[in-house]
Amino acid sequence: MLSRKAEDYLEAILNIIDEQGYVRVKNVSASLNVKPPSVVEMLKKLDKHGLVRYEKHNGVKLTEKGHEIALTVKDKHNAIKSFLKIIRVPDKIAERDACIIEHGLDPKTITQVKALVEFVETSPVYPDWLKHFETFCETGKHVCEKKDHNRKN
Amino acid sequence: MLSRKAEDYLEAILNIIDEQGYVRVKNVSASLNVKPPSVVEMLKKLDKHGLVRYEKHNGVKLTEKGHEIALTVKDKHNAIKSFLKIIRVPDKIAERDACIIEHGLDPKTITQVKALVEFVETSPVYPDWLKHFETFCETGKHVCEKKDHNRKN
DNA sequence: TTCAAATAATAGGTTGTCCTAATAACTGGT
DNA sequence: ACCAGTTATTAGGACAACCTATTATTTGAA
Repeated sequence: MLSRKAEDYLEAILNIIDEQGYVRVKNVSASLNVKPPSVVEMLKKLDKHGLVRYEKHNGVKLTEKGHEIALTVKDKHNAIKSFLKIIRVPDKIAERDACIIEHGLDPKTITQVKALVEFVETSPVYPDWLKHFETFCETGKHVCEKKDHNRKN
Repeated sequence: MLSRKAEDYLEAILNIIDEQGYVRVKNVSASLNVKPPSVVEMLKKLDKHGLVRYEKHNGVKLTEKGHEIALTVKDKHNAIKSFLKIIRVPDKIAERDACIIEHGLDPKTITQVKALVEFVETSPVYPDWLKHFETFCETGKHVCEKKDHNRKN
């Protein structure tokens, strides 16, 4: 099995490739807040596991397998971040915490978080319950004890 | 700062105390799926940090500070687990994944997750949107594109 | 084309958490 | 009061991920 750290590196590599087309050790280093030697060490390990193709001084590429894993992790990341934003976690915090959460969860959990996100995002109108949730966050009170005038979802 | 592992141990100790009134090394060992020597090692460390009072062969107690931390972690755990169950993650998985998520998150995130849980749990009726979410999980379709007959929340 | 600055790689160490094997301390039933 | 079985502790190591200091390589500007 792959460690969370290894997943972090793969995800970072994918993001860097998407941004600038190639990867340098220092980019990964900056992106993950570790020193270059740590990056080199991990690249060797990932290479050994067939997840990247690493040649000294010459660049890093994701293998098919590595790319797939990186995508999976990124996908989880996005799902979690979306969810956090739905429940009004501020953007910056959502980004950071998604990184923390994204590893190791059961696929079923991810599925359900994603379902909730999709449920909200594909809703034909802005869901009442979210408005109500916002009010609840501010006032601690439910909008409606009984009555419900302006429903849409 | 306290490591996630240290938090895990504190939480486990708290739970064991709550269950049986005292703690033995083997209980912690079983609870966290580690071998006894690992437990002893961590107990020494926690003692050094003033989070437990540990006397060889004689038992472990949480200090005030340790107790407080353990409660905080447990509280997060419960919040996350409740949330996961709301979005219909099966119980066992929710329990396991809550352990994974509970460390390191921003307090704001925890606050919001808890707010959502409370929002649902204190709702005067079983929320429509949750019914709709369940339907959505099963069918991929929103209950209502426009109409909404049986609203309650 | 050369060399200084930038970047990458290696060597060697630290820390945290876990392990197995061996030893010690407790405890209850005779 | 003893000792066999259970539980706890110590000793000693493994391993992953990180670090600093050092060395090597690459590259762009003079």
